[in-house]
Amino acid sequence: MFYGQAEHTLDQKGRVTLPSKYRDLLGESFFVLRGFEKCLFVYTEDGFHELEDKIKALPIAQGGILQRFVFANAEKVTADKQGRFVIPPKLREYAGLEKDVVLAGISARIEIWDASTYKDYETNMVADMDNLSAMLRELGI
Amino acid sequence: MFYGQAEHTLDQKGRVTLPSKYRDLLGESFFVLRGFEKCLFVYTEDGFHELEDKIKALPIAQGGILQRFVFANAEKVTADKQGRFVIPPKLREYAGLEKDVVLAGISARIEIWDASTYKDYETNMVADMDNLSAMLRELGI
DNA sequence: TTCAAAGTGCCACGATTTCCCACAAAGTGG
DNA sequence: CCACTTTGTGGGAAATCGTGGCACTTTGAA
Repeated sequence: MFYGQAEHTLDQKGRVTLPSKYRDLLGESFFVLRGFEKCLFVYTEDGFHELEDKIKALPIAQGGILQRFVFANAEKVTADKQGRFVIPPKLREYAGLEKDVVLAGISARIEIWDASTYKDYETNMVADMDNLSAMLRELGI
Repeated sequence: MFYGQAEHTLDQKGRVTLPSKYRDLLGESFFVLRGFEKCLFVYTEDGFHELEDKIKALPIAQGGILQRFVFANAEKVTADKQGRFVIPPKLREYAGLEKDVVLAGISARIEIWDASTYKDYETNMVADMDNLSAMLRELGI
């Protein structure tokens, strides 16, 4: 599974290098899709298909819009020998990726954030720290 | 489980030595993550995966931010032959680790504190002793 | 058919990380 | 009290990683 974070850069052609620790898990091809916040999700092929099954299992009323959100904005990509891949322009734009990006491992997926967007998000997270700690303590951590 | 504390030093490369008494329990690889206070948590692989399962079981609404907090700030590390490991720079920064650090065993986890931060914390703890005694008495200890 | 523009793959450099060896201090047993 | 083992610290060499840049292929338009 994916954990930890790394800060990398987009080159002029819109490519990012995957942190080396993620490469084996991801394999050759994997999926990039629109995240719920202003970020992108990266799933392994298997992970993506699990997601697909879950969404398909939803009643159409809820599932319809979600299906469009997820599938219409998902792209299958392939990394080159150096572990780089192109972020599809539409997705890059959606997440507002400029040059510096943060790659964060969140268990089953990797998230890609623009560095400045992520920083803002983190600031909010810290402000919400009391809440978080409380939740975690409830879990007995 | 982990008990007691030790004071060690970070070298220039950001490594710490594990107290020898913890090594067998931790095994080769283990997890370092952001603590609630200004410190880091160290979990065994098993301990961490238990934590992971609990967090994933939460409804997504709560889980989103919490997942990022925990997983994006967790790193899997491996000790070298001498029983040392590198503290990931981001985490080191977060906990304000300079040179002298305190490693404290807290049952299921180990906490890593900067020595001076820990000293302050301890001072407060002593100041709060009355409260502590009250709590203990209630527990019948 | 030719040229420009875009996409893709590969090489090479610099920086960092990882691995390993060596010493010093502390602890242990005879 | 001495010798030996274990533990903690420092530093150097080797390998790896991330990035910029170059070159080749593909596409589409003139």
